[in-house]
Amino acid sequence: MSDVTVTLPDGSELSVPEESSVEDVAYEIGPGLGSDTVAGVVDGDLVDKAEEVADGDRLVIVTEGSDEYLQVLRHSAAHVFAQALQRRHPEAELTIGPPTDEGFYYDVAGVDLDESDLDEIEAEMAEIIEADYDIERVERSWETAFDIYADNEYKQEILETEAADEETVSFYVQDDWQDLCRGPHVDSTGDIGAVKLLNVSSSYWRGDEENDTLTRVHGTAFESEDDLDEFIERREEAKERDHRKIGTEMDLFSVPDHSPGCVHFHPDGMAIRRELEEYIREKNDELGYDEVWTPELNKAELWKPTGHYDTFTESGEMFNWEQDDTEYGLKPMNCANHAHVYDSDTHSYRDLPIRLSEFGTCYRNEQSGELSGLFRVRGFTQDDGHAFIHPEQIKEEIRGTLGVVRDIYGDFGFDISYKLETRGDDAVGSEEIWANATDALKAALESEGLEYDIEAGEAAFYGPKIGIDAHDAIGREWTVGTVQLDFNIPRRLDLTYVGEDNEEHHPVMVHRALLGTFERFMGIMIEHFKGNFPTWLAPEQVRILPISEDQLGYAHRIKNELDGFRVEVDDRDWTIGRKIRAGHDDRVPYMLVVGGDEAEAGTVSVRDRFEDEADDVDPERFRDHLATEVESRTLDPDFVD
RNA sequence: GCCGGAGUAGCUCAGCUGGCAGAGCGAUUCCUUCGUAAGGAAUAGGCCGGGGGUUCAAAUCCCCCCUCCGGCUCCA
Repeated sequence: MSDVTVTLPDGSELSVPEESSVEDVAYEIGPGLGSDTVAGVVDGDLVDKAEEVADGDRLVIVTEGSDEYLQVLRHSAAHVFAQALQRRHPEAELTIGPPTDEGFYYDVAGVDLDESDLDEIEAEMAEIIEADYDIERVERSWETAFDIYADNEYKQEILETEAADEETVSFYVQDDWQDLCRGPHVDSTGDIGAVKLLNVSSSYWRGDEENDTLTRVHGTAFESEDDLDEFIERREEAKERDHRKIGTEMDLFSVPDHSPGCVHFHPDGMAIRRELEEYIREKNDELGYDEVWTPELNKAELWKPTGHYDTFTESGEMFNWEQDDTEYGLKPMNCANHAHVYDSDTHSYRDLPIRLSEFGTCYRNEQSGELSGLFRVRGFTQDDGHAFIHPEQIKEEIRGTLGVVRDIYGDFGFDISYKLETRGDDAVGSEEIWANATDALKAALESEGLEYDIEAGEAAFYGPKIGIDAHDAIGREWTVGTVQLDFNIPRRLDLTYVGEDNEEHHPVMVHRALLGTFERFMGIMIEHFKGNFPTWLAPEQVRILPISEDQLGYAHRIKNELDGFRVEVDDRDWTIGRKIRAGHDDRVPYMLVVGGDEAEAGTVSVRDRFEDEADDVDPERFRDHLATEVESRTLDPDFVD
């Protein structure tokens, strides 16, 4: 009998008899590992421990301590849900129920569920877990499986597609219930420590809107109740940070019913946006951009040669209409306008790079169901910019931009990661052009020593893209800035510069946005800071709290001394305790308490949002500190340390 | 756009088995002049998302539309 050889995570190789299972290999390594084995990862795929290994497989044994264990456990929790559901609603048809990053879901058909049904299903799940049924993998013939699902077209479709070539398929059986499933699963239902059903929503069969609508129940599972509690706390935390809630509380913006997807910035929200704009102007200056402004309203023909018109009208995303026998539209991107600014004059290779920036307001008709607060809108303003360069300048241009991007996200306290998005189905231009552009972006990333993930097929239609993901205070990732390289639009618009050879050449366009859009970035910041903006961004930087009416005059004198900062005097007829409470609720970084003592001594009492206090402070010293703190864009108020 | 849920005072929400539209916070006024996370009282504030219908009577029941929320699909 011949052997097969598998490679273990430490790089060592192990020869085992043919037809050995993952579990057999584990026993071969050691009896302890063997008995602890839950599943395996073969060449990156999670498989059942009964799966046979093949020659050359890279194998990882999954035990309770493995990262993959939670995934296995959640998959089993999905089964427990499905069993519980069918105990209560025997008519329910099962489709698929995979684990996800956050837990699991199961898509079901033939049953009406709403959130109020979840409690009883959860109780049924608890009983199944309590009963600690063994979970057994059973191989059945394809035909038997097909008969079992005589009344379930979805499972039949799975058998006819994914398992079409299989003689036998695996079922997982617990108690009197079974499900067609590849696994792997935990050994028994009792291994699932804690489960919770989260919500009921809907989905399409196989994610296609042409298909049947299914009911999707989301849930999660953990090894212990403590882990579940922690998860629920994190969810509560995310809810507390919701920018829509905080935006309303702080009166930063609104998206009224008459303007779906179009944000109204209120004075305090606009104060933040102005700071952001000034900040980005500084960065654009640093990068050598010249600011322009171009119109939102143009004839549709503007976007035809660039390819925007086709791309955006096909997806229904472009706002356009007939007016006086002419088709007009609102710009979905700024590139075409900037290209025309470039093209309004002739350029020598000596002039390049020519860099144009704009806080450009664009409109896209996002599907109504997609709209969400500041994150998904129809009208948005990009901190956009286009650099027109010649090919030798690509690497330096991209590197310079990435360097500034890194500075920017550091200033906000975000960690960032990079992804390289490559040619998609809607791409214009030749494969060769794309390959060159993609290689150039790779080279720039690599020369900066930056790690990146490749997202195949995700690029914009005109060129490959470096996407910048910001990681916020509670570990979520958001795509913010982008740097894209474009050889296509300059050709399509016949943009030129005169080279050293006195011939005309097409420039290369770098499209880039540093924050992405002000709307989305503001939303991300609100959630990241939980509304507690750094002093330089805070709409109200300092609030002066007079102890009694007698100090109102003094309070206003202090306010005048802080001219140039955003300062308010709380002149309400309230006790000092209540004013402090309100100051904290309103997330003001600094409160200056002024009573009789301070007025007499010419000082202030400083209290920051961390409840740190300093008495007998010289107002001038506070002002100087405030100026430094704002100037250096310090993240947390640090006058009192 | 699709599926499900929701829309009542500036905000958070109760009322919805049809019968005078409510509470807390906030706002205004008065009392209090107060020392580091909510002092007291009074008053104002509503097209019950919009339109149509059923009914003696609709916030409440029915239909259509709008908007939001959770998902799907899509994306900066």
